[in-house]
Amino acid sequence: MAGVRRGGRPAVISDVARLAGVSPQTVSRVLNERPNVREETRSRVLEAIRQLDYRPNLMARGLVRRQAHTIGVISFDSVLFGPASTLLGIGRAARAAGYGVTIATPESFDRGSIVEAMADLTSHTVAGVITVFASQTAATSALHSLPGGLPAVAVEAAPDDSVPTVRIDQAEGVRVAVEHLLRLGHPTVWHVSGPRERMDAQARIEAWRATLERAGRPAPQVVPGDWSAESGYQAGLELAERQGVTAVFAANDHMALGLLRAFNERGIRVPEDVSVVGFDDIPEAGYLIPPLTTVRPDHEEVGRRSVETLLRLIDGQDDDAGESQDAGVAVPFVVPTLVRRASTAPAP
Amino acid sequence: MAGVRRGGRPAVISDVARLAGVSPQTVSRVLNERPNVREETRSRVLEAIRQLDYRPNLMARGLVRRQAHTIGVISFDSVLFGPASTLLGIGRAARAAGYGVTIATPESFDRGSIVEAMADLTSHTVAGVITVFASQTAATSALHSLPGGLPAVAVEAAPDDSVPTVRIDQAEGVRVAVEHLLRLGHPTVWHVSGPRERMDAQARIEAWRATLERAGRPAPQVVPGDWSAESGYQAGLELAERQGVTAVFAANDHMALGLLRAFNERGIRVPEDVSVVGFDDIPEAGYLIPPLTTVRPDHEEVGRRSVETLLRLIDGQDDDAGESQDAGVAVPFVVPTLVRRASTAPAP
DNA sequence: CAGGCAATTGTTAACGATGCCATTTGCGCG
DNA sequence: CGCGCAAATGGCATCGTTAACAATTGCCTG
Repeated sequence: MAGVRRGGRPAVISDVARLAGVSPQTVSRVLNERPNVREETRSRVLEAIRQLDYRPNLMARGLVRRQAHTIGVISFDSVLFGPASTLLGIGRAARAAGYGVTIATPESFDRGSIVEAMADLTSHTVAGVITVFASQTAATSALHSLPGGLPAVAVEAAPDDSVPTVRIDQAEGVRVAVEHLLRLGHPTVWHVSGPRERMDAQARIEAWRATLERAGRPAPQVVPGDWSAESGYQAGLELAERQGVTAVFAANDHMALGLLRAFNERGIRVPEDVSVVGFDDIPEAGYLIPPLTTVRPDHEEVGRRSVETLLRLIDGQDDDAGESQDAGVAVPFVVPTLVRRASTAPAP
Repeated sequence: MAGVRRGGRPAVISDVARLAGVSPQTVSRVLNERPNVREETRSRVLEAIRQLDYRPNLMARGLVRRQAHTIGVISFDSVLFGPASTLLGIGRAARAAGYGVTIATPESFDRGSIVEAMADLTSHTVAGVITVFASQTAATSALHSLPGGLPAVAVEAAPDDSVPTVRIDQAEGVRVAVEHLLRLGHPTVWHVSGPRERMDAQARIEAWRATLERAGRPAPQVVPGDWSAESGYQAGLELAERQGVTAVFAANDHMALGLLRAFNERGIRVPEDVSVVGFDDIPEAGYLIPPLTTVRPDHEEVGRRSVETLLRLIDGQDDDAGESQDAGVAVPFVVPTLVRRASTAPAP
């Protein structure tokens, strides 16, 4: 099956043409499924392609068509469940549309390394860029250092309205979580937040506060975390000292996990003494002690939609080059749902 | 800062040449840091590059140099901690070496989708391929469908010795885990395994059995899992029924987490009644109930080394085209360490 | 001061594919 | 039977860059 090659070098279009007894142009037509090729010719060409194990050189094609076959993704925290899932969604959707995906993971959030990562992507190798879960400043840096005219989509974080954005409906997710707790009779709900410079963390803080206010409840002070179980643990130790804490909403499941551990250590029972809700529905959530009630956003869907949006931008650009970039591009929200498990119970 | 462009199109090398008053070739020399360019000329060119915000077109460069500037990665389970960390390591190392990374995530393990993912990568767009944590059959499919001569490195799973492989030293990691338990006085150690078709899972099973045999202990039957917390939970319920289970080694932390939950549910205390050891040292491991003793492999290091190995192959290929692919390429092992926490204690 | 050599720069022809236009072929119809 | 038109195919230029080679410059040496 290896394919016959001339002199070890991979076959090129003219090899195929020679073997099939046609011109390179005709082979090209077959490759691109263009009309006006006799059926018999087509099959002869296809046979030659098979025999030589020929694969079109995408760099050559991209060069003449002046268009890349790849989507660039700038991703932070790609080891975490949320971003990793989104990346997966992006990868699948892109592949389905015939695009490759190249990923740049800046070393850190500082402007320099982001701009650098960006520059790598933009050397005419990508047709567009998606930034995933950046911080406010990171997103700004990244998107502003884009060469003009390169289509871009932001996941969860755009510096302003200049770039189409796909986001989880944080407000809705947080609302159902907090209201679930209030309905169980808890007088108020504490919040362990993600890092403040991250836009999704910020959005969750605001939604939590807004929901409490709407219900006429006092909003306690935010307990700051950084997404990690460690920070959730520290927050838990802090909350354990406080009086009257009966319900806590953590901005992600990892921190909720740390909370559970801290409460356990201090002899505080969950959910009898304190109810805990997380966010993300990591695959382990149902197997914590106790199983964690949490908000489930469809991260993969976010990835799919961001690709969809980006491709629309790219196509639109081809069609009418003069048109403004965000014209007619919807800003999709992905709505999360509440998953009820054993970590929440009526107020004591 | 935007850079002056002619007619909205990005600048090309001849634009730079014109502005700097030199030939494109000289610009090329500056770009590639070749010698024999007068200092004054160089700075004039650099200034023109800056003014035009010029970025070399990597597709054109790749075409003429007959070489891609990208590494392809075939990755499974990229949402899991281990593979995601390895991916991160690959991404960073590749970028440091001036390569981009494109990722293909096959929909499933079946031959078709793997070959398809492979084909996408290999259209002359990648300089080499790394497969990450594939199953035996998956790795075989993938690597055999590679066009001949394309350098490849396997992480953790190679069908045979035809491809250089970077792997975690499973045997060593498992040995320290199991011996730790035996030294605590446990008569034997049970094992909850990963999916059998995965080579790392298989390696851990074998190492576990070998360590027990070396110590003259009976090896109980393997309790099969699939990496997930769910499967660990099921395994835990099963083990809870059994008599005389005092120590369990889970093939990863997620399953260990499920075990902890199952034991907790059945009133079995960890570590008083049963000791549990995991594998991976996920960031949450220290915050489970109880904190999990586990084996810590440096997944990022695996990624780094696989890039290193691949680049050596790529360079070697350029130098002496005729040479056999794996000649002189070491097969690196990354050695894990044991992290002792509260989930292990002397036998009851 | 001619000859020679190194340093610097320019010219031409690729790389592999497709766009555009020209050419050939086949066939229906007046 | 020849004209005309559509279908099928081929030729040539081109995308942006670099390799290979050629040409120029400047300076040192015998």
